[in-house]
Amino acid sequence: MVEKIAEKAAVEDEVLRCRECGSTELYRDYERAEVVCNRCGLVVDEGLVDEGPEWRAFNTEQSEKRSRTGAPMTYLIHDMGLSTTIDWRNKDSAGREIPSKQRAQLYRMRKWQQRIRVSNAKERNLTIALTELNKIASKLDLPKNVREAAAVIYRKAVEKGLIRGRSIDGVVAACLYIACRRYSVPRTLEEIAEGSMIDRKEIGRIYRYLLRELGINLSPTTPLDYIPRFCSSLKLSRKVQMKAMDILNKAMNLQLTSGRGPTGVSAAAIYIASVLAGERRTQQEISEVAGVTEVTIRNRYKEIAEKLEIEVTI
DNA sequence: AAGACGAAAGTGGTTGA
DNA sequence: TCAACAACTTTCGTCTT
Repeated sequence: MVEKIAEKAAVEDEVLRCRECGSTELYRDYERAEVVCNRCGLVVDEGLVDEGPEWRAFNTEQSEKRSRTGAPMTYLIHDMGLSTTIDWRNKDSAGREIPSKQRAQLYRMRKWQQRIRVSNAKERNLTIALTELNKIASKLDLPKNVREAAAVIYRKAVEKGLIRGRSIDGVVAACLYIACRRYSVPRTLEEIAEGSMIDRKEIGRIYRYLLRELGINLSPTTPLDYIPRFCSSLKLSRKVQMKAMDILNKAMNLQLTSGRGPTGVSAAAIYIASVLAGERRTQQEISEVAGVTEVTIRNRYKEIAEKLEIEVTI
């Protein structure tokens, strides 16, 4: 117990800092094996193999294996999973009874810990928010890296006092939306709204607000981002997926996609690809997973097929 | 009967005066 | 703040397989 606290302090002593702005708000991106600064976006470290102390982990496997700090740190628990709990049993680490004169002290320590752990409004807010975040993320099947990123964004919003006057759930939904975009696994505002039971407009409003206040820049969604998810929902083969992407790339080069809704364009490309590959899905099936109407798919696919001179015979 | 088609009218969001 | 506008949806009758 005591060693664990000392250990934690030691780790905090050696916190990694961003070379550029000195910020300690660094985010570990396990998928890309990078450590990214949250304030300025600089990639602090990437793909390092055997350099540095072992608590710096650059992929999930390493982070689970590293031994000095126990459980991996995560932004998804309000105290980042780094807390030490004082056990309720009156035994020491070797299992011996603790003498009664020390019990009173132990009791006071426990009490304090309970108070400190969820002490102020900020912590309480985070606790509620992160619970909600995980709930929504599960509903939407979002990978862990996206959840972590959303949690980081939420924390920053709390730091800057951006929550006041807005619902926690709304801000959480917006954070998830941003994180999805950042990781190119976009969900539409519609889908986020559905999973979070928050009005779409509300999420959109908070989303724009957060982007402005936190100075986040996102590249616009491309129809390409939706292809993998739609294809897998439709149980289409890798071949069809590649073909759809190919069609989309050509369509984008011909400016056929600008100004169009990305989901509609994506759906159309998949429709064409599925027909060409002999793994046809009906317009209705595709319209369901893509969240657009058959009419839109028709309009888009006619345009694309004509301009790319693709014969789509059904 | 299911799927595709396209016309026409309606809706919500963006833009520019 | 309001009107114009383009994208998209809804609805529906018709054609094709």
